Parts: sequence; structure tokens; C-alpha cells
Amino acid sequence: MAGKKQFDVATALDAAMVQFWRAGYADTSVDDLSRATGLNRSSIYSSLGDKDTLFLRCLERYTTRYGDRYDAALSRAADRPLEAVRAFFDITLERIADPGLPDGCLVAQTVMATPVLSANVAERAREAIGFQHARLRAALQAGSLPDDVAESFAGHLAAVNQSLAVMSRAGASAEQLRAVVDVALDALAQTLGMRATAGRSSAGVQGRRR
Amino acid sequence: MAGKKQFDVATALDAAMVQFWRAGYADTSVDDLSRATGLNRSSIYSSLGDKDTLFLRCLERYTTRYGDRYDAALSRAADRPLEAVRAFFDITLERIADPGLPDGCLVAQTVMATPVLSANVAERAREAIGFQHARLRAALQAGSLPDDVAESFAGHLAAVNQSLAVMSRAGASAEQLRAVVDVALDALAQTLGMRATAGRSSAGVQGRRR
DNA sequence: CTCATCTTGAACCAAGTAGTTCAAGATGAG
DNA sequence: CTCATCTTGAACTACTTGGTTCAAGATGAG
Repeated sequence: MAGKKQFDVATALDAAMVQFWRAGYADTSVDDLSRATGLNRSSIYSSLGDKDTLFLRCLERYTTRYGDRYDAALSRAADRPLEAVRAFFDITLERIADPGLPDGCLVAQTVMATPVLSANVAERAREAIGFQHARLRAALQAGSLPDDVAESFAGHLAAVNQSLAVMSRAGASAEQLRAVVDVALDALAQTLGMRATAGRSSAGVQGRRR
Repeated sequence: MAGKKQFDVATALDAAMVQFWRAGYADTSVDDLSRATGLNRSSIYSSLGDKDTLFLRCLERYTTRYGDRYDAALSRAADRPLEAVRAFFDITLERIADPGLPDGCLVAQTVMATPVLSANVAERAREAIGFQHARLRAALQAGSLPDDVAESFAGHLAAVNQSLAVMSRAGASAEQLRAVVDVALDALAQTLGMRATAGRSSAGVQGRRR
């Protein structure tokens, strides 16, 4: 298997991303990456870069992939802000429920390791959290919330979203995570001036599509 | 400095705890611990145990220390549930604001590293989160919230508390963290049947005592 | 077939890792 | 002063880490 052909870089990047996502930067050796991607050490080095740059590429891959989905979920915020935010959290909940993907969140994982990571990596992770906050604020503003309320609520929702990463790693069930989100959604429904419950249905085990 | 005298084990444990807290298990070498405690490698090994047991001792130290404070804060939940929960979050916010202590939270840090930690350690960290949930639930029940509401709200508040660890590592300011908490407190005030705002004052830079 | 191209496995290196041992020295109790 | 006790620094082992190099081989294009 050599010659002109090449392995699928996208697949390899996904595998590396999942490895970093699961174990974090410090706890994944280049050997781990080799095993995860099925690529040789030298192949990784030559075509994926060293550990640091590879991690950066994985982080970027992660943030743009899910960032796009979060944006899509929030796109209907102007019409139906509550539904939009619910869809936003569904992205996270479904990702966590996906058995083919690790628990937690690459960004949360990376942010927590900030004190021992390179400056660029730490900055990128912080940036990702900032984006999350910004897109939630924009959505809430579009949903006709006053600027200051949108600001503080967006911060709260971004924090709750990150908390799901921690709680999922702590072994919380899908229902428990859903309950965490539902309380926030109820609060949002309240401040949006609605009276209907925010859909804190008995939920059941929520889908595992992805 | 030898003979019959001995160094202060408590101080050394605190130093080791802070080191683990800041950098996490994987990213602290025994050399780091030696530097942090001022103790020799062999002294650490002989009187503090190997890295794993030392970490466990630090985790225990952390959870009981702050666990006691959380309990104290929630002790007035029966009379004034809102104030009690606010005091609960103040423990966390003051800890984060303390310049002599790392950002984040040892428990959150540990939980996030669950997939690469020893089983006992991971279990201990999960347990700590469970305790947090339990003490919040008990407080809300004492505050005369229905059992099911107390249950889900406790889960939410425990999650928000953990989110502060993530957000502080992401560089959030004290005011931003306070805002995250205030939204949750507002929601709690609502479901407690109160109408007064939950004290979302303009807060100011909150104290740094301890 | 031929040859340029790419991948691979293995080896290597310097540094760091956890863990352990021990002689030398400092100290305080008697 | 004497001596048992404790700490210390250094050294050592066995292993893993990230990073790099390179000859051998497989492959496909011409």
C-alpha cells in the first residue's frame, strides 16, 4: 500500500481528534496517536505535523464542525428563541449520547488544561468559549431580549453548556443532563415572558442519532 | 534541619494539593511535587506516599475542606433557602477569586481526566460530585421545595457550580462568573415563589479575603 | 518492464518519567 | 559529649516521551 496513493487525511484527523478529546493533550502520546489513526509514527510526523500542531488542527476541526451546528440550531432564534436554544443544547446532548464519541468536550478539556498548554492552544480554546457566548448572545438579542439580559443569560447558557461536559464525565445519565438543561430552559422561558413550561417532559432516553 | 524534628505534613499536603489542582494529575511529575512542597523526592515517597496515593490524599483533603464550607453555607436553607444557595456559590466564587489559589476546581479537573485515571481516583471524584448534588437537594427540600423540583434544581445548581471551574479557566472575570450564578439564583427565586430579584446587584469586584 | 514516488518499520537520540536505595550529615535527647 | 534518629542529596534502574532519520519495499505511471 504505497506508490501514489495516500491514506485519508480527514479520517486520520478525526481519529486523532477523538483521541485528544478522550484523553486530553498530556495523556496522549504520539504512540497513542499512531495507534488511533493506524498511521506510522513517521507518517504522522510527515503529513500531520508534530503533536502540538496536530492538536491545534484537531481543535480547529472540532470547533468549526460543532460551531456550524450550533449556528444552525440558533438560526431560528428570531422567530422562536426558546426552540432555538433548545436545539442548541440538543447538539451537545446528542453528541454526548453518541456511543461512538467520547463524553465531555474537547474545548472544555483543553480549557481545563490551560495552565500547562502552549499559549496558542490555550488562546484558541478560550476563543472557542468566547464564540459560544457571542453566538448565544446574538441569538437572544435576535429573540428580542434586552441587550443586558441577553448578555448575562448568554453567559449563563454558555456555562451550562460547558457544565454538561463535566457532568457527563462524572457519569451523569442522559436524563440527568437533560434535566440540567431543562431548568435553564424553564428560566429562559420565564424571562422570555412566556408562561408555558419549557417542555420539561419526562423526556425518556433521548435519541442517539448524531 | 533533621534529628527528631519533622516538617509540617499539613503544609506539604496543601502545597501538593495546589500543584495537582493547578496542573492536574498527568501534568505534575514527582519532581514538580518536590519543588512545590520543598521536600526531597525521597521524603515525599517516604512520608507522603507514591504519586497515586498522594493524589488521593489531596483529593480527600480538598473535598472535605470545601465540603464542610458548602455544608455550613447551606445550613440556613430551611429558613432562607435563597440566601443559603447564594452563600453556597460564594464559597466557589471566593475560592476562584483568591489569588493564592489556582482557578478551576480539583474535582472538576479530576473528573475531566476520568478516562485516564485509576479507578479509585475516578470513583472518588464522581462521589464528590454526587455529594454536591445531595447536599444541594437536601437544602432545597429543607427550603420546602417539592422533592422532584428539588432534585432537578439541585442537579442544575451542581452543574452550574462545576461550570464556574471551566469558565474561570477560560479566563472569565469575577463579574462574569457572578453573572452566571445570578441567573441561576434568579431562576431559583422564581421557583421559590418569590418575586424579589435575586440580588443581581452590579456586584462590583467581590472580595478576596480568605 | 522501469523508475520515480510514497509509505513503512525500525532504529536512534536526548530528555524526562516513576520509583527506589543508601551513605553522609544534621539534629536533638539523654 | 554521645548516639540514635531522621532528612537529605545524589545516584541508579527501567521505561516512556517527542522527535527525527533512513534504508527497504510496495505501488502506480509511463
